[in-house]
Amino acid sequence: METQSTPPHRLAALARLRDAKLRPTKQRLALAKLLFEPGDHHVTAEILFEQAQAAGVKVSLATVYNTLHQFTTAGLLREVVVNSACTYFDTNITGHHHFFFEDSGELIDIDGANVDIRGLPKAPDGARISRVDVIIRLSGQE
Amino acid sequence: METQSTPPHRLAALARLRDAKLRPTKQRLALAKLLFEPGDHHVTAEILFEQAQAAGVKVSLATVYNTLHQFTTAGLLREVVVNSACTYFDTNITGHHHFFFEDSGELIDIDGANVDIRGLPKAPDGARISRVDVIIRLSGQE
DNA sequence: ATAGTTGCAAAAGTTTTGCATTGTA
DNA sequence: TACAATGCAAAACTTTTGCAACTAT
Repeated sequence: METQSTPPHRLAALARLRDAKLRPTKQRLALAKLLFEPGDHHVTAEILFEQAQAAGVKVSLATVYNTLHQFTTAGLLREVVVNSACTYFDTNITGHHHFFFEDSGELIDIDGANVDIRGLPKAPDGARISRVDVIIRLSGQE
Repeated sequence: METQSTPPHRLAALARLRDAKLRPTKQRLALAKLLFEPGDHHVTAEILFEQAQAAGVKVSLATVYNTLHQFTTAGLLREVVVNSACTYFDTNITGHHHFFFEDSGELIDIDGANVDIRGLPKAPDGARISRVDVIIRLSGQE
């Protein structure tokens, strides 16, 4: 019953689903492969849906949304809010931050290990910090 | 033609509109008063719309949206993205950060002057930093 | 066999748009 | 008077939901 110490980054799609206690259905497996095999990256539901179609996977957009949220709830993905127009999901679930290119919508990870934030007030009484997000917004290159 | 050194926080609604070169129409003035007279706070389009109605101002939701964006473009407001469900606008346009209560949707400002972030990589070549946002997400108090 | 999933279409929610009307300068 | 802004409703989008059909265990 012990989880091996294999870092989650290297677990195959099937093993990840098993670990998350999610039934390895055809669609979940296919989406998990698209999400986790290429290494860390960011997707929107729309993008993942297109990738699935391009890969010949039969899946509906609604199922992509549902699956992304199931994966997020299971801790396999992280939601990144940078843009009210659409939701990004990040396959990198370690503590880290983001560059966000406002022009293209592209996201780039910033390793959280080297970032040190000082001078923040403590959380208001009774509240617990669930996450600290740093987003560096980048705009056009002139 | 010189702008006085009055901090923008204290300019009356009418003066703000004049400064921003926005015609002081009835609706803009009314919304500007609701936005800028109470001091720093955060609104959504929906909330501002309700406040306007409560104040007896005749304005449509579409105009509230349009006006919020005009004010933002003019630099009178700042958009705060914390939540893909809806867009917040902040009347505090100085550099600062936010606590975000995930449960209630409430935002609280964190003065940016005392916050020091170290260890961030420099912006990718050719990109310019338009803003650094720090969002501290707070969840339920147990 | 059965309980959990999927697909689809339709609903829900926020935000934007188009155009006739109105109001400011 | 001219031109910009408004109001409204409808459109556009993203995201969620409900339920019959399906599928992994």
